[in-house]
Amino acid sequence: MTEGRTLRADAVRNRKKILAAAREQVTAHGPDVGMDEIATAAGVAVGTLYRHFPTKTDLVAAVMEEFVARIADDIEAACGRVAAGGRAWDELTGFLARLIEAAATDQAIKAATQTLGAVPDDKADEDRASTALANLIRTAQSDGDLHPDISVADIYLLFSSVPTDCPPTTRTRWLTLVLFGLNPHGRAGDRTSAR
Amino acid sequence: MTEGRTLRADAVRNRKKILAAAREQVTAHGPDVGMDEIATAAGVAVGTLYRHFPTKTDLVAAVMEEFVARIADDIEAACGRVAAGGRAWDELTGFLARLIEAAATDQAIKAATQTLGAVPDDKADEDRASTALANLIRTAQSDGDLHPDISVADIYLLFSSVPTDCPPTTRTRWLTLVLFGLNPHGRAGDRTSAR
DNA sequence: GATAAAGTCGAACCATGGTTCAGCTTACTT
DNA sequence: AAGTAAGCTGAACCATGGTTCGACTTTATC
Repeated sequence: MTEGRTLRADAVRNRKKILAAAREQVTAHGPDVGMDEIATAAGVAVGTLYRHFPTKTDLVAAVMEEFVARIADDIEAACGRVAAGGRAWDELTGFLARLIEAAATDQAIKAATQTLGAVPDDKADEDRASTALANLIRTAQSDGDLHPDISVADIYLLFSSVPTDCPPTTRTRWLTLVLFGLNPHGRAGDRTSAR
Repeated sequence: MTEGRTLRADAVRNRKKILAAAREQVTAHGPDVGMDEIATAAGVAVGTLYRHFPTKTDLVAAVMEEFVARIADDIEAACGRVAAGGRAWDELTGFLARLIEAAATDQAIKAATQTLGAVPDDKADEDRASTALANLIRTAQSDGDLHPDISVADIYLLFSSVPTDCPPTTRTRWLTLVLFGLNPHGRAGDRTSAR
């Protein structure tokens, strides 16, 4: 269905190299890296990038999809642990903590979190993430650990603006503050050290 | 002290026009407007901008200072109303609601909120804002309306990432979610309609 | 191994946007 | 009123970064 035409042997090889380099570069320097830098890192000329991806936006989008997929995998794993008897609230906070920590290191993840709520091309993986998150939310709510009217959109809304360019303690503090608003037990939900 | 040299009559006039145009343009299109656009709006050539401000960054910084000053005025006014018998929590939430609403319309305010926590040149006005906010916080805490360990830095942290490119209802929802985490009464603090 | 199609190369193109500066105009001085 | 320095002008400069395209090379086919 999404079969273009049979690619030549070196073409497939280059495509892989390009995607790998793009992933690496975007991770390190964010989606604003130059095409030249990606090309150099891939050991390929710029023109080759444009043979595989019509525009820079498309290339970056392809990389982003991978990261959204990774996020989706993470939530689904958390869901699995809940099904195996884990506490939903703990898995939820654990996931969010991992997400915020990843966003700090990884410029691409940062950009990806900002894209989650809005205009994505990666319907499939985002849907996976959303349904798994919805599942987690529902369970946490019936456990009485999460305010009953919190929705998936709410989580996306809060985490679309994770602070990244700051010391780790600041990020931890931010998570603490946000979790206060989600947990009906009030301060009870706090397991991170303040300030 | 900060006296350069006596400016010529038309120079002062142009300086005002430039600052006015810059304010207007930055408000409308954010700090990324071109120098040309500011110049045109001021009825002046680009070169004139550079006679008054050595670099674009300096010009934008000058405009930002005005906005920080405006924010500082707002909090100080709120402080005044508290001194006159107003409830600190109400004034605090009122201020935050105004801030978030302004940030939505005003690209400059949006940028200003993101600058509040970090690397500012406008020590004076930021200090005014900080002390007034600290005052408000202290009062709200002794009223029992605000969690006791919330600091000025916490408020800056939360509001450094106000969502702006979204419908008004989303902004309202965001404020609601954040306030949940600040108010020890839990849902009691909610006076905004959900979703 | 010869031929054509597919792929690659990279210098050149183009658009954007901050910054400069040589020549002209204007406001103050005497 | 003349002189001079301060101020203004805007075309040109430069750096950045995405995109194109004609010449060249490689893969696959016969």
